[in-house]
Amino acid sequence: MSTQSTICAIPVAAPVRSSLRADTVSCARCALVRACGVAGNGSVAFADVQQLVEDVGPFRGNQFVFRAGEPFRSLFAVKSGMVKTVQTDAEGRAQVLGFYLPGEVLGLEAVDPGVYPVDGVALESTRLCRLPFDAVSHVAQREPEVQQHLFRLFSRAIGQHEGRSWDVGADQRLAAFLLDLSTRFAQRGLAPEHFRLAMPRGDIANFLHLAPETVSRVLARFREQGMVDISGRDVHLPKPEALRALLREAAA
Amino acid sequence: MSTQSTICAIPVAAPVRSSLRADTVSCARCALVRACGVAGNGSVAFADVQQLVEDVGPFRGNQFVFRAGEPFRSLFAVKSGMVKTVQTDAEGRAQVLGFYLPGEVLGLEAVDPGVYPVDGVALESTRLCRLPFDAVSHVAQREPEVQQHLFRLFSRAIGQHEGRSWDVGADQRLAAFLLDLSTRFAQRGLAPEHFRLAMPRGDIANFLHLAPETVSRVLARFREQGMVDISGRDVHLPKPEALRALLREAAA
DNA sequence: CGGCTCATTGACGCCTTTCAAATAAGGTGG
DNA sequence: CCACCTTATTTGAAAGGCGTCAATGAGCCG
Repeated sequence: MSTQSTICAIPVAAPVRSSLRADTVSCARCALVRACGVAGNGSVAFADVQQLVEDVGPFRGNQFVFRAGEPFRSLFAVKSGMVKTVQTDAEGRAQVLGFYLPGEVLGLEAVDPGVYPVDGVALESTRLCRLPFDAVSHVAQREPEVQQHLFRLFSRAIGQHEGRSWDVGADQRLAAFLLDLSTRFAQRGLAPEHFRLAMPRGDIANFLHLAPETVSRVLARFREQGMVDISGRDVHLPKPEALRALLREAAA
Repeated sequence: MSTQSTICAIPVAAPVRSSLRADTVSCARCALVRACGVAGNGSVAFADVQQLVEDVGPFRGNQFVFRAGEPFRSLFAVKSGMVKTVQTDAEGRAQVLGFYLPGEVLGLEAVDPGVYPVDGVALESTRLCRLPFDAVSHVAQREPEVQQHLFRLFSRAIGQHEGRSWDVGADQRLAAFLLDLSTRFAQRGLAPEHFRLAMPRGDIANFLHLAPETVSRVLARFREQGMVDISGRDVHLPKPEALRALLREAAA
């Protein structure tokens, strides 16, 4: 809420932002602060975190940030671009588990098993910050504020998964998906009503447990009803309230 | 792996167990150790945790352990019985998000928002340990081992949610559900092939995004095929391999 | 400009839900 | 201990939503 400046190259919530160039600035503190939604700008607790992060990338689309089965070493904070996590079973079936926008942290599910249980795949040209977990934990040991941020980061991820656990129809799933993206873009200071889908329809469909054809059809209907304006991967939400109203209706 | 004794009244993995009575023993250390699957039996890191926990219950079936909207203060470790978490939207629709067996910890999703986003409801007579989160965090600040346990506890919860995110047919969902329960019971030293469902069919159906009728039908078919032996809420899995084979088949 | 991947649109089929009713189980009070 | 009531579970039949298959069209890169 306080400083509007762009810390560590990740857009932060701010009504008005100017240019952002900070490729030389680490993003760990920003990632933790932003990801946890805490205004820790003035504290010195994150100074140590900034020391141990490393910029990685840019990754191109479809390039792996990490692969399932690799030993877990680091969390990753998205600086720009977008990343998806995908789980693949023994029969080769794939399940998209999440999309990660700038300012969001991925890899949390790897802490317990000690190996990444999913693939991390860049959806477009993407830059990230690598956060060695051992080192971050060590800092958290000294800095209560950092520890709390991490706890909240984990907790939030659980809450997000649970929020997606509702059994609703295709329309409501798409509406919720678009509104969720809109909200998350807004939290990073980006326009909530106009954004770009970095992922193909198939990924959206897989993520939402729908067929790609169904996604197309529902989006087409949304467009006919004037609820959304989508051409290709560019999305415009003229009336978010209409989508929100959909979510209040009965399930399929 | 080491001690087979029942720590803090929560059954722990052991080939053979004798009587268990430990209502006077706190379960925090056990909960953390067991929940994280780490053999920290010999360490002294959890000594402080044991000091600050409080036994609560027994709760009767359908009694609330905590309610959605209440300010978050504590995590809860199940000592005996079973608990479900349920999210309810503005229209009164409910979604069962999880079942918690003895030795498992609930409430993690409440850390970030600061309020419980779900109801915690006992499914049968249930005793728990209350773990004040502030105090636990404080101990984690001093004890790296405790901090790591907590991180893994959070991480595991994320992984469990992601493991349930597969889009499969009703048969496979039920099979996975039964096998999951079986595994989790086994991890607590209980018989993996014979257990009791503390929740009504409706809760199972809701949790799995199915209609109660579908659950009945699928279980009836499983019984006809000799894959499971269910009478009422008592379950016997004579051939877990048959269920596992089902999961390898193509999705619906 | 050619070949490719991705997105869209239509028709059909199947799995699951919904609606309806019977049966069983559990709990309470007499 | 039994009768009764309430809730839970099971079973049947029909409707509907979504997936699958197939084909067209649009966008993109070489």
